[in-house]
Amino acid sequence: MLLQNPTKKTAVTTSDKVFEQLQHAIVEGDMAAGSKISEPELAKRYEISRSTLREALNRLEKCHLIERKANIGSRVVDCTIEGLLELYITREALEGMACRQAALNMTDKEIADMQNMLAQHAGDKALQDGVAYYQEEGDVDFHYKVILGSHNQQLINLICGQLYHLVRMYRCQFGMHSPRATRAFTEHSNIIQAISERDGELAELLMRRHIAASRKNIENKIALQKAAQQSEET
Amino acid sequence: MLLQNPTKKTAVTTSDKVFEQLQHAIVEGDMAAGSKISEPELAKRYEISRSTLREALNRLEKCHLIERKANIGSRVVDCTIEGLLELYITREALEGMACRQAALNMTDKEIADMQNMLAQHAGDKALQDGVAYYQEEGDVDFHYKVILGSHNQQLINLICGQLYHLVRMYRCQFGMHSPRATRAFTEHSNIIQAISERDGELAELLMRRHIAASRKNIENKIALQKAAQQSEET
DNA sequence: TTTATATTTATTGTCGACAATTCTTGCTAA
DNA sequence: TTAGCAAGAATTGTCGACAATAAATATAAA
Repeated sequence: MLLQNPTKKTAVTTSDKVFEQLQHAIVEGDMAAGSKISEPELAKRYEISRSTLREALNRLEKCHLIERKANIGSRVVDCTIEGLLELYITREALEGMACRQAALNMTDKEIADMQNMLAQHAGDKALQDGVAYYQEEGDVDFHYKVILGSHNQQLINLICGQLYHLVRMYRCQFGMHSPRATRAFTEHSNIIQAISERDGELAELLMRRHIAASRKNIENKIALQKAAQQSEET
Repeated sequence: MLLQNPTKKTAVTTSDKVFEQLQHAIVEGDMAAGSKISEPELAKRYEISRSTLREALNRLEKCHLIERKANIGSRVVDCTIEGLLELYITREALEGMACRQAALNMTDKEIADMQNMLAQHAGDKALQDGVAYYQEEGDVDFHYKVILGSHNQQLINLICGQLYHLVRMYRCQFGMHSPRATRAFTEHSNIIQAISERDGELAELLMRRHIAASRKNIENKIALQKAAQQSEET
């Protein structure tokens, strides 16, 4: 998985390493969503002191992967449908704006790089059509490039440093390696087109629709699952 | 100042209290922006151990008031013009979306409350025209009510829990107790109108323009300051 | 049996000390 | 004089132990 936060250096301190391990464990569901976290137990398991564990927990809290209450303790964040939809609405706002700023602020070279990337994806796509690869890495790469292209540190930190951990968590736990590959590819193309024409307004609009489409796709999926469950129960 | 984060309980633990004190110190400039933080010194000054100080520092980092580098230390965040503009762009995206959601999700009672609040502000405004009061508390109250009205926990946490500390810091340090009172009041009225008509699209548009107007107001102010400085130097 | 209270247990918050790393100072050599 | 290196000082990271708070259990009263 190459989809690491591009703004972050490699871990140096031990609490950094533990943070990364815990992050993976939570995102991939090895630590159950909503479960309570026992500091003594975790510290023992990772063979570190409670202090450095708490340091790691603080970072997890920063990207909203756990929640802490004073004198009570930490819990892994819950994965609710409402939370997922809220997350996508937030993404729509932030990434939409990031896309507008990208259209204004990206260098010509950055734009060319992104166009090349898309062309390469097109080739891959022709080979093995609509498979996981594109949606998994390609999609993330595309969105990262746009976000970084905004050249707005505030937006970059919020989206890459915080929001995307949650996004990955939901994707893993709800098992949505989205089958929108083909349509998403076209949408990506149109967005890049708008950016290369320096049309911030259109770029934002397209990005927002792109994310809103994902959200609606999820809503439909959920509705179908519910219907299936209900017919199963009867 | 009643403009506390409405989602947060009163501090119980000592690191909570120190966090609040440091927060005020940073926001109001008692700790200089960009200055280095010495853990031993601060711990001594507040008469606490380094552990609980570090706990407080972690919370400050969470709302982006300080920045930490591994093995090097913490610095109070810098107050640059670019940072301020970036912040307002982010606000535009997030509060715009929050406003749209508020139009969809606020209860009739919440809307009525907000209308009453505005009517009261109108009275205050008639008495002491355009003074600090309205812009200081009234403005913050209004924005908070809209954000909470979104009923979107993700948005609420991001804006109230993180962004607004920085906003207050910039307002203090750059001394902008904005003189846009009258215009802002009208804009607020229009936004509430759109919300009460459940017109999410218009509500978002108006909120974005409202914040963008603030940003442009700041840009002008800065440009004037620069011009004044230059003519002074000659 | 159920509710309320008291006691015990476990967990989190706080502390001071040591280890690892970075910064500073002073020295040596070109 | 300046550049680079080495020893020392200071700062941050990590550790284990104790104190304060919350949860669990047992006991007593209604």
